[in-house]
Amino acid sequence: MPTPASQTRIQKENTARILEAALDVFSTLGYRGATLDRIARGAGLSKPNLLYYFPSKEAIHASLLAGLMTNWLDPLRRLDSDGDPIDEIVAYVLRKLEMSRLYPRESRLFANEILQGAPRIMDEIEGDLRALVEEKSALIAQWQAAGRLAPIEPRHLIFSIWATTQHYADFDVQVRGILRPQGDGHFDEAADFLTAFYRSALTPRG
Amino acid sequence: MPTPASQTRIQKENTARILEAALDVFSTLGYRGATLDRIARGAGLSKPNLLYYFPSKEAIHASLLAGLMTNWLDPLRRLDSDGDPIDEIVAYVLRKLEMSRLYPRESRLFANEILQGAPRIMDEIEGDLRALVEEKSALIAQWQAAGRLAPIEPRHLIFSIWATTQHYADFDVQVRGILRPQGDGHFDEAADFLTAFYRSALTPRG
DNA sequence: CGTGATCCTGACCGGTTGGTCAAACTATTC
DNA sequence: GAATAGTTTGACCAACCGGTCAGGATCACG
Repeated sequence: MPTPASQTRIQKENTARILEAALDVFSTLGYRGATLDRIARGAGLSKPNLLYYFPSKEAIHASLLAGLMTNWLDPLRRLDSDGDPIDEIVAYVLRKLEMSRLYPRESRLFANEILQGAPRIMDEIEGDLRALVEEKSALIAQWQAAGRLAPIEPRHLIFSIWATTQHYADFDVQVRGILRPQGDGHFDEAADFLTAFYRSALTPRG
Repeated sequence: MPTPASQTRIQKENTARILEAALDVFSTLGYRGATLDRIARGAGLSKPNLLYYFPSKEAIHASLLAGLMTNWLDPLRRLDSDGDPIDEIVAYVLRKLEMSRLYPRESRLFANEILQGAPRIMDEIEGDLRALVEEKSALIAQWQAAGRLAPIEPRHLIFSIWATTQHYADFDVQVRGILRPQGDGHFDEAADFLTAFYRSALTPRG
Protein backbone atom coordinates (compact mmCIF):
# COMPACT_ATOMS: atom_id res chain seq x y z
CA MET A 1 0.00 0.00 0.00
CA PRO A 2 1.44 3.34 -1.11
CA THR A 3 1.05 6.39 1.07
CA PRO A 4 -2.34 8.14 0.73
CA ALA A 5 -0.77 11.09 -1.08
CA SER A 6 0.55 9.00 -3.95
CA GLN A 7 -2.57 6.85 -4.33
CA THR A 8 -4.02 6.60 -7.81
CA ARG A 9 -7.74 6.76 -8.52
CA ILE A 10 -7.96 3.00 -8.93
CA GLN A 11 -6.03 2.38 -5.73
CA LYS A 12 -8.38 4.57 -3.74
CA GLU A 13 -11.43 2.88 -5.20
CA ASN A 14 -10.22 -0.67 -4.74
CA THR A 15 -8.76 -0.36 -1.26
CA ALA A 16 -12.05 1.19 -0.18
CA ARG A 17 -14.04 -1.65 -1.73
CA ILE A 18 -11.76 -4.23 -0.14
CA LEU A 19 -12.08 -2.71 3.32
CA GLU A 20 -15.84 -2.48 2.92
CA ALA A 21 -16.13 -6.13 1.94
CA ALA A 22 -13.63 -7.19 4.60
CA LEU A 23 -15.65 -5.43 7.29
CA ASP A 24 -18.68 -7.44 6.23
CA VAL A 25 -16.84 -10.73 6.32
CA PHE A 26 -14.63 -10.24 9.40
CA SER A 27 -17.51 -8.89 11.50
CA THR A 28 -19.77 -11.84 10.82
CA LEU A 29 -17.27 -14.72 10.55
CA GLY A 30 -14.46 -13.55 12.83
CA TYR A 31 -10.80 -13.39 11.83
CA ARG A 32 -10.27 -17.10 11.27
CA GLY A 33 -13.69 -17.64 9.75
CA ALA A 34 -13.06 -14.99 7.12
CA THR A 35 -11.44 -16.11 3.86
CA LEU A 36 -9.65 -14.07 1.24
CA ASP A 37 -11.86 -15.61 -1.41
CA ARG A 38 -14.99 -14.31 0.29
CA ILE A 39 -13.55 -10.84 0.77
CA ALA A 40 -12.36 -10.76 -2.81
CA ARG A 41 -15.74 -11.86 -4.14
CA GLY A 42 -17.45 -9.25 -1.94
CA ALA A 43 -15.19 -6.57 -3.35
CA GLY A 44 -15.67 -7.79 -6.92
CA LEU A 45 -11.99 -8.64 -7.34
CA SER A 46 -9.94 -11.76 -7.84
CA LYS A 47 -7.97 -13.09 -4.90
CA PRO A 48 -4.53 -12.32 -6.37
CA ASN A 49 -5.74 -8.84 -7.22
CA LEU A 50 -6.82 -8.35 -3.62
CA LEU A 51 -3.33 -9.37 -2.54
CA TYR A 52 -1.94 -6.75 -4.88
CA TYR A 53 -3.47 -4.05 -2.67
CA PHE A 54 -2.88 -5.65 0.73
CA PRO A 55 0.13 -7.83 1.48
CA SER A 56 -1.83 -10.30 3.61
CA LYS A 57 -5.12 -11.14 5.31
CA GLU A 58 -3.59 -9.95 8.55
CA ALA A 59 -2.87 -6.54 7.00
CA ILE A 60 -6.49 -6.06 5.93
CA HIS A 61 -7.67 -6.91 9.41
CA ALA A 62 -5.13 -4.60 11.02
CA SER A 63 -6.13 -1.78 8.69
CA LEU A 64 -9.78 -2.15 9.71
CA LEU A 65 -8.99 -2.15 13.42
CA ALA A 66 -6.70 0.85 13.13
CA GLY A 67 -9.41 2.87 11.42
CA LEU A 68 -11.90 1.76 14.05
CA MET A 69 -10.32 2.78 17.33
CA THR A 70 -10.29 6.51 16.63
CA ASN A 71 -14.00 6.76 15.90
CA TRP A 72 -14.87 4.36 18.66
CA LEU A 73 -13.55 6.57 21.44
CA ASP A 74 -15.07 9.77 20.09
CA PRO A 75 -18.46 9.65 21.89
CA LEU A 76 -16.76 9.36 25.27
CA ARG A 77 -14.21 12.03 24.38
CA ARG A 78 -17.06 14.48 23.87
CA LEU A 79 -18.30 14.13 27.45
CA ASP A 80 -18.20 17.80 28.47
CA SER A 81 -17.29 18.97 31.95
CA ASP A 82 -19.20 22.22 31.40
CA GLY A 83 -22.59 20.60 30.77
CA ASP A 84 -25.18 19.28 33.20
CA PRO A 85 -23.85 15.96 34.51
CA ILE A 86 -26.95 13.86 33.92
CA ASP A 87 -27.69 15.41 30.54
CA GLU A 88 -24.08 14.86 29.52
CA ILE A 89 -24.07 11.20 30.44
CA VAL A 90 -27.45 10.53 28.86
CA ALA A 91 -26.23 12.28 25.71
CA TYR A 92 -23.16 10.05 25.75
CA VAL A 93 -25.37 6.97 26.07
CA LEU A 94 -27.45 8.09 23.09
CA ARG A 95 -24.37 8.83 20.98
CA LYS A 96 -23.09 5.35 21.76
CA LEU A 97 -26.44 3.78 20.93
CA GLU A 98 -26.47 5.67 17.65
CA MET A 99 -23.08 4.17 16.86
CA SER A 100 -24.58 0.71 17.40
CA ARG A 101 -27.42 1.55 15.06
CA LEU A 102 -25.28 3.07 12.30
CA TYR A 103 -22.14 0.94 12.58
CA PRO A 104 -23.14 -2.51 13.86
CA ARG A 105 -20.44 -4.23 11.80
CA GLU A 106 -17.72 -2.14 13.40
CA SER A 107 -19.12 -3.00 16.82
CA ARG A 108 -19.15 -6.71 16.03
CA LEU A 109 -15.63 -6.55 14.63
CA PHE A 110 -14.50 -5.00 17.88
CA ALA A 111 -16.46 -7.53 19.96
CA ASN A 112 -14.97 -10.42 18.02
CA GLU A 113 -11.51 -9.08 18.69
CA ILE A 114 -12.07 -8.65 22.43
CA LEU A 115 -13.74 -12.04 22.72
CA GLN A 116 -10.63 -13.66 21.33
CA GLY A 117 -8.41 -11.99 23.86
CA ALA A 118 -7.77 -8.74 21.97
CA PRO A 119 -4.41 -10.01 20.70
CA ARG A 120 -4.10 -7.20 18.18
CA ILE A 121 -5.46 -4.22 20.09
CA MET A 122 -4.29 -4.80 23.64
CA ASP A 123 -1.87 -1.90 23.28
CA GLU A 124 -4.60 0.59 22.39
CA ILE A 125 -6.78 -0.71 25.23
CA GLU A 126 -4.06 -0.31 27.82
CA GLY A 127 -2.99 3.00 26.29
CA ASP A 128 -5.42 5.53 24.80
CA LEU A 129 -8.59 3.83 25.96
CA ARG A 130 -7.42 3.36 29.51
CA ALA A 131 -6.21 6.95 29.72
CA LEU A 132 -9.49 8.31 28.40
CA VAL A 133 -11.52 6.22 30.84
CA GLU A 134 -9.31 7.43 33.67
CA GLU A 135 -9.79 11.04 32.65
CA LYS A 136 -13.57 10.84 32.30
CA SER A 137 -13.92 8.79 35.48
CA ALA A 138 -12.23 11.62 37.34
CA LEU A 139 -14.73 14.05 35.84
CA ILE A 140 -17.64 11.87 36.92
CA ALA A 141 -16.18 11.51 40.41
CA GLN A 142 -15.91 15.28 40.53
CA TRP A 143 -19.58 15.64 39.63
CA GLN A 144 -20.46 13.12 42.31
CA ALA A 145 -18.40 14.91 44.95
CA ALA A 146 -20.43 18.01 44.17
CA GLY A 147 -23.60 16.01 44.83
CA ARG A 148 -24.81 16.41 41.25
CA LEU A 149 -24.75 12.68 40.48
CA ALA A 150 -25.58 9.54 42.46
CA PRO A 151 -22.40 8.06 43.97
CA ILE A 152 -21.79 5.12 41.66
CA GLU A 153 -18.36 3.76 40.72
CA PRO A 154 -17.51 5.76 37.56
CA ARG A 155 -15.49 3.19 35.66
CA HIS A 156 -18.12 0.51 36.09
CA LEU A 157 -20.71 3.09 35.04
CA ILE A 158 -18.78 3.52 31.80
CA PHE A 159 -18.59 -0.27 31.39
CA SER A 160 -22.35 -0.47 31.83
CA ILE A 161 -22.86 2.15 29.12
CA TRP A 162 -20.64 0.24 26.72
CA ALA A 163 -22.39 -3.00 27.55
CA THR A 164 -25.97 -1.78 27.25
CA THR A 165 -25.45 0.17 24.04
CA GLN A 166 -23.18 -2.24 22.18
CA HIS A 167 -25.57 -5.05 23.10
CA TYR A 168 -28.01 -3.75 20.49
CA ALA A 169 -25.37 -4.18 17.78
CA ASP A 170 -23.51 -7.29 18.94
CA PHE A 171 -26.56 -9.28 20.06
CA ASP A 172 -28.86 -7.86 17.40
CA VAL A 173 -30.02 -11.30 16.31
CA GLN A 174 -31.04 -12.20 19.84
CA VAL A 175 -32.81 -8.88 20.41
CA ARG A 176 -34.74 -9.29 17.19
CA GLY A 177 -35.55 -12.91 17.95
CA ILE A 178 -37.13 -11.93 21.23
CA LEU A 179 -38.80 -8.69 20.15
CA ARG A 180 -40.19 -10.23 16.97
CA PRO A 181 -42.27 -9.36 15.00
CA GLN A 182 -41.22 -5.76 15.44
CA GLY A 183 -39.12 -4.11 12.77
CA ASP A 184 -36.27 -1.75 13.49
CA GLY A 185 -38.33 0.17 16.02
CA HIS A 186 -36.44 -1.42 18.86
CA PHE A 187 -33.67 1.17 18.53
CA ASP A 188 -36.11 3.93 19.34
CA GLU A 189 -37.46 1.85 22.22
CA ALA A 190 -33.92 1.29 23.42
CA ALA A 191 -33.22 5.03 23.30
CA ASP A 192 -36.28 5.75 25.41
CA PHE A 193 -35.45 2.95 27.82
CA LEU A 194 -31.78 3.89 28.26
CA THR A 195 -32.63 7.57 28.72
CA ALA A 196 -35.14 6.83 31.47
CA PHE A 197 -32.93 4.15 32.96
CA TYR A 198 -29.75 6.17 33.28
CA ARG A 199 -31.60 9.29 34.31
CA SER A 200 -33.26 7.35 37.10
CA ALA A 201 -30.07 5.61 38.18
CA LEU A 202 -27.93 8.75 38.18
CA THR A 203 -30.26 11.28 39.82
CA PRO A 204 -29.12 11.72 43.40
CA ARG A 205 -31.66 10.96 46.12
CA GLY A 206 -32.56 13.68 48.56
CA MET B 1 -22.07 -41.54 21.35
CA PRO B 2 -23.93 -44.21 23.32
CA THR B 3 -26.72 -43.27 25.67
CA PRO B 4 -25.53 -42.12 29.12
CA ALA B 5 -26.78 -45.29 30.80
CA SER B 6 -24.59 -47.60 28.75
CA GLN B 7 -21.47 -45.41 28.96
CA THR B 8 -18.29 -47.14 30.09
CA ARG B 9 -15.85 -45.55 32.52
CA ILE B 10 -13.48 -44.55 29.73
CA GLN B 11 -16.29 -43.10 27.65
CA LYS B 12 -17.42 -40.93 30.52
CA GLU B 13 -13.89 -39.72 31.19
CA ASN B 14 -12.98 -39.00 27.60
CA THR B 15 -16.19 -37.33 26.49
CA ALA B 16 -15.88 -35.09 29.54
CA ARG B 17 -12.28 -34.24 28.72
CA ILE B 18 -13.18 -33.58 25.09
CA LEU B 19 -16.04 -31.25 26.00
CA GLU B 20 -13.82 -29.47 28.52
CA ALA B 21 -11.08 -28.90 25.95
CA ALA B 22 -13.60 -28.01 23.25
CA LEU B 23 -15.14 -25.38 25.50
CA ASP B 24 -11.74 -23.80 25.90
CA VAL B 25 -11.04 -23.76 22.20
CA PHE B 26 -14.48 -22.85 20.82
CA SER B 27 -14.96 -20.05 23.35
CA THR B 28 -11.70 -18.34 22.50
CA LEU B 29 -11.35 -19.07 18.76
CA GLY B 30 -14.98 -19.32 17.66
CA TYR B 31 -16.42 -22.21 15.66
CA ARG B 32 -14.34 -21.76 12.53
CA GLY B 33 -11.22 -20.81 14.42
CA ALA B 34 -11.34 -24.00 16.45
CA THR B 35 -9.55 -27.04 15.02
CA LEU B 36 -9.94 -30.70 15.89
CA ASP B 37 -6.19 -30.93 16.40
CA ARG B 38 -6.27 -28.26 19.07
CA ILE B 39 -9.23 -29.78 20.86
CA ALA B 40 -7.63 -33.22 20.70
CA ARG B 41 -4.33 -31.93 22.07
CA GLY B 42 -6.18 -30.09 24.84
CA ALA B 43 -7.96 -33.29 25.77
CA GLY B 44 -4.78 -35.33 25.58
CA LEU B 45 -6.10 -37.51 22.76
CA SER B 46 -5.24 -38.11 19.13
CA LYS B 47 -7.48 -36.63 16.49
CA PRO B 48 -8.83 -39.97 15.23
CA ASN B 49 -9.49 -40.96 18.82
CA LEU B 50 -11.46 -37.78 19.36
CA LEU B 51 -13.53 -38.65 16.32
CA TYR B 52 -14.17 -42.03 17.88
CA TYR B 53 -16.21 -40.31 20.58
CA PHE B 54 -17.88 -37.61 18.50
CA PRO B 55 -18.84 -38.09 14.86
CA SER B 56 -17.79 -34.57 13.83
CA LYS B 57 -16.61 -31.15 14.90
CA GLU B 58 -20.15 -29.93 14.46
CA ALA B 59 -21.39 -32.58 16.92
CA ILE B 60 -18.98 -31.45 19.63
CA HIS B 61 -20.09 -27.89 19.21
CA ALA B 62 -23.76 -28.84 19.23
CA SER B 63 -23.24 -30.90 22.36
CA LEU B 64 -21.71 -27.91 24.15
CA LEU B 65 -24.49 -25.55 23.12
CA ALA B 66 -27.21 -28.01 24.11
CA GLY B 67 -25.75 -28.37 27.58
CA LEU B 68 -25.44 -24.62 27.85
CA MET B 69 -28.93 -23.33 27.15
CA THR B 70 -30.59 -25.04 30.11
CA ASN B 71 -28.24 -23.56 32.70
CA TRP B 72 -28.19 -20.23 30.98
CA LEU B 73 -31.88 -19.55 31.47
CA ASP B 74 -31.99 -20.73 35.06
CA PRO B 75 -31.20 -17.42 36.84
CA LEU B 76 -34.08 -15.69 35.09
CA ARG B 77 -36.40 -18.62 35.66
CA ARG B 78 -35.88 -18.21 39.40
CA LEU B 79 -37.26 -14.65 39.39
CA ASP B 80 -39.98 -15.08 42.02
CA SER B 81 -43.31 -13.28 41.86
CA ASP B 82 -43.72 -13.67 45.62
CA GLY B 83 -40.57 -11.76 46.59
CA ASP B 84 -39.95 -8.04 46.85
CA PRO B 85 -39.66 -6.73 43.28
CA ILE B 86 -36.44 -4.78 43.68
CA ASP B 87 -34.77 -7.45 45.80
CA GLU B 88 -35.80 -10.07 43.27
CA ILE B 89 -34.35 -8.22 40.31
CA VAL B 90 -31.14 -7.34 42.13
CA ALA B 91 -30.80 -10.98 43.16
CA TYR B 92 -31.27 -11.96 39.53
CA VAL B 93 -28.55 -9.52 38.48
CA LEU B 94 -26.15 -10.99 41.05
CA ARG B 95 -26.95 -14.56 40.00
CA LYS B 96 -26.19 -13.59 36.42
CA LEU B 97 -22.97 -11.86 37.41
CA GLU B 98 -21.95 -14.94 39.35
CA MET B 99 -22.47 -16.97 36.19
CA SER B 100 -20.08 -14.63 34.38
CA ARG B 101 -17.53 -15.10 37.13
CA LEU B 102 -17.80 -18.89 37.34
CA TYR B 103 -18.50 -19.73 33.69
CA PRO B 104 -16.85 -17.11 31.50
CA ARG B 105 -16.07 -19.62 28.77
CA GLU B 106 -19.70 -20.60 28.47
CA SER B 107 -20.62 -16.94 28.21
CA ARG B 108 -18.08 -16.38 25.46
CA LEU B 109 -19.20 -19.47 23.61
CA PHE B 110 -22.72 -18.10 23.64
CA ALA B 111 -21.54 -14.63 22.62
CA ASN B 112 -19.54 -16.05 19.72
CA GLU B 113 -22.60 -17.89 18.53
CA ILE B 114 -24.87 -14.85 18.68
CA LEU B 115 -22.26 -12.60 17.06
CA GLN B 116 -22.18 -14.91 14.07
CA GLY B 117 -25.92 -14.76 13.63
CA ALA B 118 -26.89 -17.58 16.01
CA PRO B 119 -27.24 -20.06 13.14
CA ARG B 120 -27.39 -23.04 15.48
CA ILE B 121 -29.48 -21.70 18.36
CA MET B 122 -32.01 -19.47 16.67
CA ASP B 123 -34.72 -21.98 17.46
CA GLU B 124 -34.06 -21.90 21.20
CA ILE B 125 -33.92 -18.11 21.14
CA GLU B 126 -37.24 -17.78 19.38
CA GLY B 127 -38.71 -20.60 21.49
CA ASP B 128 -37.86 -21.17 25.14
CA LEU B 129 -35.90 -17.97 25.64
CA ARG B 130 -38.51 -15.76 24.04
CA ALA B 131 -41.30 -17.40 26.02
CA LEU B 132 -39.43 -17.01 29.31
CA VAL B 133 -38.69 -13.34 28.62
CA GLU B 134 -42.33 -12.79 27.76
CA GLU B 135 -43.45 -14.44 31.01
CA LYS B 136 -41.03 -12.53 33.23
CA SER B 137 -41.69 -9.25 31.44
CA ALA B 138 -45.35 -9.66 32.29
CA LEU B 139 -44.40 -10.19 35.93
CA ILE B 140 -42.27 -7.04 35.93
CA ALA B 141 -45.06 -5.06 34.26
CA GLN B 142 -47.40 -6.31 36.98
CA TRP B 143 -45.01 -5.07 39.67
CA GLN B 144 -44.80 -1.73 37.90
CA ALA B 145 -48.58 -1.42 37.63
CA ALA B 146 -48.70 -1.86 41.40
CA GLY B 147 -46.27 1.03 41.75
CA ARG B 148 -43.58 -1.14 43.30
CA LEU B 149 -41.06 -0.60 40.50
CA ALA B 150 -40.12 2.36 38.33
CA PRO B 151 -41.98 2.22 35.00
CA ILE B 152 -39.22 1.04 32.66
CA GLU B 153 -39.74 -1.16 29.61
CA PRO B 154 -39.36 -4.69 31.06
CA ARG B 155 -37.84 -6.46 28.08
CA HIS B 156 -35.18 -3.83 27.61
CA LEU B 157 -34.54 -4.00 31.34
CA ILE B 158 -33.80 -7.70 30.92
CA PHE B 159 -31.55 -6.93 27.93
CA SER B 160 -29.65 -4.44 30.08
CA ILE B 161 -29.14 -7.05 32.78
CA TRP B 162 -27.79 -9.54 30.26
CA ALA B 163 -25.55 -6.90 28.74
CA THR B 164 -24.09 -5.52 31.95
CA THR B 165 -23.44 -8.89 33.59
CA GLN B 166 -22.18 -10.82 30.56
CA HIS B 167 -19.89 -7.91 29.78
CA TYR B 168 -17.64 -8.95 32.65
CA ALA B 169 -17.17 -12.37 31.06
CA ASP B 170 -17.18 -11.54 27.35
CA PHE B 171 -15.09 -8.35 27.57
CA ASP B 172 -12.97 -9.57 30.46
CA VAL B 173 -9.73 -8.69 28.69
CA GLN B 174 -10.87 -5.14 28.14
CA VAL B 175 -12.11 -4.74 31.72
CA ARG B 176 -8.80 -6.02 33.07
CA GLY B 177 -6.82 -3.85 30.68
CA ILE B 178 -8.56 -0.75 31.97
CA LEU B 179 -8.76 -1.68 35.65
CA ARG B 180 -5.16 -2.90 35.78
CA PRO B 181 -3.25 -3.53 38.02
CA GLN B 182 -6.13 -4.92 40.06
CA GLY B 183 -6.51 -8.67 40.38
CA ASP B 184 -9.87 -10.40 40.30
CA GLY B 185 -11.35 -7.90 42.73
CA HIS B 186 -13.30 -6.26 39.94
CA PHE B 187 -16.05 -8.85 40.24
CA ASP B 188 -16.76 -7.74 43.79
CA GLU B 189 -16.66 -4.13 42.62
CA ALA B 190 -19.05 -5.01 39.82
CA ALA B 191 -21.43 -6.67 42.27
CA ASP B 192 -21.48 -3.54 44.44
CA PHE B 193 -21.89 -1.30 41.43
CA LEU B 194 -24.69 -3.29 39.82
CA THR B 195 -26.56 -3.61 43.11
CA ALA B 196 -26.49 0.12 43.73
CA PHE B 197 -27.13 0.87 40.09
CA TYR B 198 -30.21 -1.29 39.61
CA ARG B 199 -31.58 -0.45 43.03
CA SER B 200 -31.33 3.23 42.18
CA ALA B 201 -32.79 2.83 38.70
CA LEU B 202 -35.70 0.65 39.78
CA THR B 203 -36.86 2.40 42.95
CA PRO B 204 -39.99 4.38 42.08
CA ARG B 205 -39.85 8.12 42.69
CA GLY B 206 -42.41 9.65 45.00
C1' DC C 1 -6.87 -67.26 30.83
C1' DG C 2 -9.28 -66.32 26.77
C1' DT C 3 -12.24 -63.92 24.08
C1' DG C 4 -15.14 -60.47 22.52
C1' DA C 5 -16.02 -55.61 22.96
C1' DT C 6 -14.03 -51.42 23.42
C1' DC C 7 -10.39 -48.22 22.63
C1' DC C 8 -6.55 -46.15 20.10
C1' DT C 9 -3.30 -44.97 16.27
C1' DG C 10 -0.45 -43.96 11.89
C1' DA C 11 -1.12 -43.34 7.44
C1' DC C 12 -3.85 -41.37 4.34
C1' DC C 13 -7.39 -38.44 1.50
C1' DG C 14 -9.90 -34.72 -0.84
C1' DG C 15 -10.90 -30.03 -0.20
C1' DT C 16 -9.76 -25.42 1.31
C1' DT C 17 -6.72 -21.77 2.70
C1' DG C 18 -3.27 -17.93 2.48
C1' DG C 19 -0.09 -16.65 -0.61
C1' DT C 20 3.20 -16.54 -5.10
C1' DC C 21 4.46 -15.65 -9.79
C1' DA C 22 5.09 -14.83 -14.58
C1' DA C 23 2.74 -13.01 -17.96
C1' DA C 24 -0.87 -10.27 -19.96
C1' DC C 25 -3.57 -6.32 -19.89
C1' DT C 26 -4.73 -1.30 -19.18
C1' DA C 27 -4.14 3.56 -17.80
C1' DT C 28 -1.20 7.60 -17.82
C1' DT C 29 2.24 10.53 -19.51
C1' DC C 30 5.21 12.75 -22.80
C1' DG D 1 1.54 6.50 -30.10
C1' DA D 2 5.30 4.70 -27.72
C1' DA D 3 7.13 3.98 -23.29
C1' DT D 4 6.30 3.44 -18.73
C1' DA D 5 3.88 2.68 -14.55
C1' DG D 6 0.16 0.58 -12.71
C1' DT D 7 -3.33 -3.25 -12.71
C1' DT D 8 -5.28 -7.91 -13.34
C1' DT D 9 -5.33 -12.81 -13.94
C1' DG D 10 -4.85 -18.13 -14.30
C1' DA D 11 -2.10 -21.50 -12.79
C1' DC D 12 0.12 -23.06 -9.11
C1' DC D 13 1.98 -24.32 -4.26
C1' DA D 14 2.70 -25.80 0.53
C1' DA D 15 0.24 -26.01 4.70
C1' DC D 16 -3.69 -27.10 7.03
C1' DC D 17 -8.36 -28.68 7.58
C1' DG D 18 -12.13 -32.26 8.82
C1' DG D 19 -12.64 -36.82 8.33
C1' DT D 20 -11.68 -42.13 7.05
C1' DC D 21 -9.85 -46.67 7.63
C1' DA D 22 -7.52 -50.96 8.58
C1' DG D 23 -5.36 -52.87 12.03
C1' DG D 24 -3.33 -53.16 16.58
C1' DA D 25 -3.60 -52.45 21.76
C1' DT D 26 -6.23 -52.73 25.84
C1' DC D 27 -10.02 -53.57 28.78
C1' DA D 28 -13.98 -56.07 31.12
C1' DC D 29 -15.82 -60.29 32.17
C1' DG D 30 -16.93 -65.27 32.31
